[in-house]
Amino acid sequence: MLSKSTEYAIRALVFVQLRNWEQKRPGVDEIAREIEAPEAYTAKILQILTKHKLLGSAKGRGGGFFFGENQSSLTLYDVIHVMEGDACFHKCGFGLKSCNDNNPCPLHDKYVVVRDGFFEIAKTETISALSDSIRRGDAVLNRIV
Amino acid sequence: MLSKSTEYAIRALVFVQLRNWEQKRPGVDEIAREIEAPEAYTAKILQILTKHKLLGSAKGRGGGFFFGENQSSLTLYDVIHVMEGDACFHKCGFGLKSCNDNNPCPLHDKYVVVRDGFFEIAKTETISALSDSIRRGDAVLNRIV
DNA sequence: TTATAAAAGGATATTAATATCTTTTTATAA
DNA sequence: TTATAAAAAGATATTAATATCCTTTTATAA
Ligand code: FES
Ligand code: FES
Repeated sequence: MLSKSTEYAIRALVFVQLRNWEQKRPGVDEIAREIEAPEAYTAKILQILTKHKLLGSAKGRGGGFFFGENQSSLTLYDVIHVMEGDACFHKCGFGLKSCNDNNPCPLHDKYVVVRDGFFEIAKTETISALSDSIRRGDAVLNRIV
Repeated sequence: MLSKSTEYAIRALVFVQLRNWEQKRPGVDEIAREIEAPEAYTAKILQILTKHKLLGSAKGRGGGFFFGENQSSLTLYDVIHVMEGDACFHKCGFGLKSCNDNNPCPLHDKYVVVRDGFFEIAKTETISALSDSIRRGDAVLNRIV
């Protein structure tokens, strides 16, 4: 499971993308409201994302968050990596200090399939692809109730 | 990813099983040492497991931990359920308040495959099967280094 | 130039997970 | 019966994740 912070980050980025497509640059307040996350905490997460250049920001009047040229096809992996590191992609599912094909834990063979499956999703899914499925109406950004 | 507590629990149970097969009932100290977990914390985890009847225990001289009749084929699911609940099996991977096939988040279709894959492992793998693969020498309980 | 709007930064608070320590209960061996 | 070994229980400590609040910097509009 991803951490709450990572989930907030992903949803925030998706919302920024959706607004950017409407030529808008949402601010912290709007983003937090739309993704249903605490405002001050969302601000911290957006800070982390901009500090790591996953997202652009503009201070002052008319400011807000937006994607720049080279930020258009961020993968989930990029976001997870910045928010919580990539332990989830290489950790041993049984809790051993490392995962090793040649000296496996009893869960290794089966666990690796799942872990690699998630890695594949993370590496191929992009913020813009997720956003687009929402834009098209095929998926939702939040629950009505 | 499972919590550290859950990992300790699984490894502890596997070690108890291995020792039980040798007609021994290990105590907290031996278990903690073998699974490389803090002793007092391991004691707490064993308490949770015995309280929930996943494991038997005997107090006093010659006491220790062991599996009873109906505890022989514990699944990973049973352990995870007791240690951290089963959110990981039904939670939305995108962080929505619930996962819903008919009103999916943009990650749903792909995420559910991975999540269900893990559920399948958890429901089918048992402590005794894991232990047996160690007994046979096909897998290890811990890293030498 | 000044007031205002916005993000950035820093400090602090709260909660949950991990970890340790001490006392109590229970069983057994001497 | 007493000393000892062991788990159970309870209290406390530490660390990391989540969350809030206040101040500073920056940009823009009036
Ligand atoms: S060694 Fe445990 S998952 Fe690979
Ligand atoms: S709705 Fe998000 S994983 Fe199902």
